[in-house]
Amino acid sequence: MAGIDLAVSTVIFALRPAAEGEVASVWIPLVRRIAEPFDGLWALPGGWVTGDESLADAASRNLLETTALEPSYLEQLYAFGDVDRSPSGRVVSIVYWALVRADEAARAAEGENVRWFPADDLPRLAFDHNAIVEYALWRLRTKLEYSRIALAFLGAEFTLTDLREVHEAVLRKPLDPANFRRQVEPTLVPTGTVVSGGRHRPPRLYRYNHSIELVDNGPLGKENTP
Amino acid sequence: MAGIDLAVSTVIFALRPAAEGEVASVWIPLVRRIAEPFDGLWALPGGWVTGDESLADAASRNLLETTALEPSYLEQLYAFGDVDRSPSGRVVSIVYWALVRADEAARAAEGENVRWFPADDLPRLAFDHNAIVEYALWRLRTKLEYSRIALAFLGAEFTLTDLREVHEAVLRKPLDPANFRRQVEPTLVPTGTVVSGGRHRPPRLYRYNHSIELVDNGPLGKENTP
DNA sequence: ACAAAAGTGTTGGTGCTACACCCATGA
DNA sequence: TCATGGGTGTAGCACCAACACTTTTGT
Repeated sequence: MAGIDLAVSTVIFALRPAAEGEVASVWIPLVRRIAEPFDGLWALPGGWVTGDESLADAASRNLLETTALEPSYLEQLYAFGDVDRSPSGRVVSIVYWALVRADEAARAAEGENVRWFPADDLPRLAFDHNAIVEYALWRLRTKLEYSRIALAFLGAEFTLTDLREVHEAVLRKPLDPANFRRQVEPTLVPTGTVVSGGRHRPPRLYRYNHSIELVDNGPLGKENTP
Repeated sequence: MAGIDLAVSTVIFALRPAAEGEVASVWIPLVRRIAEPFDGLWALPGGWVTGDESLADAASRNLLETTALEPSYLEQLYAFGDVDRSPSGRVVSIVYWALVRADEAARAAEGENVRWFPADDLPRLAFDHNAIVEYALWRLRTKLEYSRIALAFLGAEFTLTDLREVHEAVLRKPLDPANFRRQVEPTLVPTGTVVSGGRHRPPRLYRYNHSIELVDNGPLGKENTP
């Protein structure tokens, strides 16, 4: 109505599997800007919203175009609309956050234009993107504790240790395996099979239990997306 | 960028003081549409975002213009952007929710164009506004339980009964005065004075304790507004 | 004195944390 | 048989709901 450009951006979270004796941690892909403003700086993947797609659709499309990623979870984060957040003109950005599985993350071809960074240690980003990532990280960590989004990092079947390591990576602290089991086990269904091969007792495999709703997300449903 | 109109709307909550022997309840002001689409239906107050104001500023300004209200609390709710949510063209709405004190609410002159409705029993509204109000109500009720937004309904000084009645009105259920006191009293500071005049023991007056942060709102601060 | 609301005490239950302990497997 | 992680048991503590009880005022 008043010459305001509408953009979408997405903070994409994936887990880097743990570098030899270390613990896994949260990484995000960024794209290098190849034009002013902030030419050369790294920024969140995103683009403009077209007239014939919903906001979530626009986020998905931009994600696929810029990073080739298809997330297993996508949720709106916040609408950023300060007047001076872009030096080149007024831009309102609807920002989403997304989770991708480790195998999917590998598809995001690293290159001159796309690179993964540890979410906790970023360089100076374009626009207000540093603050946006911080906020998204806070939401991820907060939501992990009262919902089951951790499963979006994993495949269809997983062990309790897999799931616990996701939590430990996101929260950056070790968790008691015994207590962790008691917290999450009631929300999962065992597949009946176990994983042999380790040099210890084979763990059971579990699966997502669709019939249990752990989060009350209100009238808009599971992903707060109307 | 693509001919998308950007609007802001606000769900404004106030408490109606309790109609003779009843309990207080949550009401919201709506404005009657005087043009297509949805001509004649009630809708959330709002308007277009101009180029020189932030989203929160736009929300405040539209609120003041359409209802003459100045809220004591304002927080972004969600960005609604489905393609077909307006029959007249593509509109993306950044929706805020607000709390106003009872005395302030009285300033919203009722008239042919502005009227208050009980939030739990609305007529059919324009656009997707029924769903939006439901979502805002859910956020209000959810946030009431882990934050101190209830204070935004009250003045600078209040009794514990005042505060409890706010909670009871929003949650629509009676609360145990003894347990309620223990929950909230540690977060308040007594003024030292009491209110006499009632036909019973005079209650103490309390005040907001600014030094206690009860909600962890993440990097964006208290109102999630960057 | 009595009604009514303010304010305090107490008790039983629930859930979580920390840690001890047993189990099943590969080497 | 030993090391390793999987899995179970349990004691202690914090928190919370329910409700009995005391306090302080106005009439």
